[in-house]
Amino acid sequence: MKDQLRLAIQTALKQCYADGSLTSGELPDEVQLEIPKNPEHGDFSTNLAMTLAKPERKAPRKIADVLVAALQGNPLCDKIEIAGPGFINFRLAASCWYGVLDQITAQGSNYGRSQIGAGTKIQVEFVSANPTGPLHIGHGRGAVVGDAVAAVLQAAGFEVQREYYINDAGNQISTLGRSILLRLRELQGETIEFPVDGYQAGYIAELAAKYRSEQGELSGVSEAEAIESCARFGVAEVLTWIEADLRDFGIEFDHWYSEKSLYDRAMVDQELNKLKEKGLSFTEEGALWLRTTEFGDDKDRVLVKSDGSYTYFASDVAYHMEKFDRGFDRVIDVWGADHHGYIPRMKAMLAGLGHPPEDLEVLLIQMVNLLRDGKPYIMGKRSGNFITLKEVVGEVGRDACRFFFLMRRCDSQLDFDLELAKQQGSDNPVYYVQYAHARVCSINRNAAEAGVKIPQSGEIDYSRLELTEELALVKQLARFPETVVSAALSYEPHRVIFYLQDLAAQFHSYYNRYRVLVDDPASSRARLYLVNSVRTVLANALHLLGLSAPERM
RNA sequence: GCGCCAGUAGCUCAGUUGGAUAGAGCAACGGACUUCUAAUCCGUAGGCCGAGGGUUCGAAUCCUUCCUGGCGCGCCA
Repeated sequence: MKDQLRLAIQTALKQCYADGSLTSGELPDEVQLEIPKNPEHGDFSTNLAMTLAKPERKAPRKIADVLVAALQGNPLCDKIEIAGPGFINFRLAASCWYGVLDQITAQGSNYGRSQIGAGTKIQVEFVSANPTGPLHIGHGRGAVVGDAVAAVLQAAGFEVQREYYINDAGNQISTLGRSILLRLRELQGETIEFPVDGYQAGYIAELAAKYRSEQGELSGVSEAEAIESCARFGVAEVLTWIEADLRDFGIEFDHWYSEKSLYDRAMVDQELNKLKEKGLSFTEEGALWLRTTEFGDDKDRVLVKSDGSYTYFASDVAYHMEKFDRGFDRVIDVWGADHHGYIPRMKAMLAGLGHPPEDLEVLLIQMVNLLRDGKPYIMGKRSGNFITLKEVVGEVGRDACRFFFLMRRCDSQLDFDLELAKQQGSDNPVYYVQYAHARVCSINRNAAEAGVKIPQSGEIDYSRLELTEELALVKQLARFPETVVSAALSYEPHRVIFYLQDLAAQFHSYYNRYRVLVDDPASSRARLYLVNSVRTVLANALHLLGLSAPERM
């Protein structure tokens, strides 16, 4: 709808240049069209005349006059007005709007999808928690946001891959191995002293017990081999936990990428050599450095330490270089906000390799403050006194949990109140939206009982939808596709949540004020058609975010 | 000290990427179930958009200087 109008305006503008009524020849890249806050200002509004004021060297309202004259008689528009400092306000013909209902009916679960991103390959890498323990609640937010960003991008036509990067190399893995080994020795009757830097949590003992029953006792191997063996076992085991917890949360990855495999395939050295050849790295004090300061970082960063071992940054660099080798046009990383200091060095690395900085987008996920009844729920890291994702999802439910994580922009901190999320009452916005869907389904059941079928396109007399509330609902439905596009282009899935709440509110209000199934069959059919379009869009938006659309509640 | 994020109604947050009179949900108060599900609706009240300065036709939004809160600033991961 918006695009059609935009096209009409562009045509009119060109026509004005052709017949000389406007002279600058300026063609803006995009005609800005917005939906005015005040409905008296029409369905759409453009500031085009104001932006042309400078190049045309005329008063905005004069330019608007010319444009409006050129647009006169356009079948899309019911009324065109010039207002304020030079806005052009459009009121579209009601008949245009009702076509949206036919579109929704025809497209069904595809309504809202578009092809804006067609031909662009994007990878979204998210969660990527160390496989040294179960996912906790903090990982949950990144998981849902990453998943939803990937989903809206897909809906906008981008080719998307979801990837989990497994940090299965480095110190934290040997710590895991050592911790399991010590618990194992304990099980074998030895008295051990558990180091403070070991993993204390209870699941380590679980892993040790499982190791013992599956692999038997450890004997006749060196300490290093024993740690290695325990580490491998632990990583594999923990990864199955993580994968299962994520699946229960509705999240599946296309690809699990092992850090260790980078080393096994000598990819790290290979990619570091490329950097060396390009003169981006240098050796100093026995270490290999990446010259990130040339591209905006505060200081240069070490890739290979003076003892010959690699930094975490080295494998990260290799990993990201390899992502682009795999043919992705754009790469999105979802990180915890505490890692924000890494952005400049990663972008610097890409800049050094000739990538524009926008090719890597890092979404920072701010902290989750877990509350219970309004009081902070403190979690200790080392002590193992943390709430796992699995526990939270089990307690509050998958839909409520996902909804809460998506309710806010990801770069603002989130208060997550367990009691609030669990409540099945009016305080809980997820049920508010789902209830709207269930209500339409309920109407359908009543209609079926009365022998009224849900109408198809062509069986409707649109003149029966004459209420302002009905036209407003249709307009809201028409906004869904552009909402998805804007959520995708800005990587902000919360926009879809707000859209859902708005649509549900409009529907509930309409439902309370008017009956859908009335005595007059033509009116019943028309209204049934309308509310089922609402149902389709509610379901599409809910499913897009990985939420269920229940038929009864 | 430097950097990143945030600061909007009593609370939690939106704000269409610079547009017209700044919005919603909770909480408060007053109403609506003989009628398709009251997990709902209708109404009232609530504001120096952290503060100052700047940019322009126009600023919650962009620039700048402060203030407050959170998080970072390793040859750790």
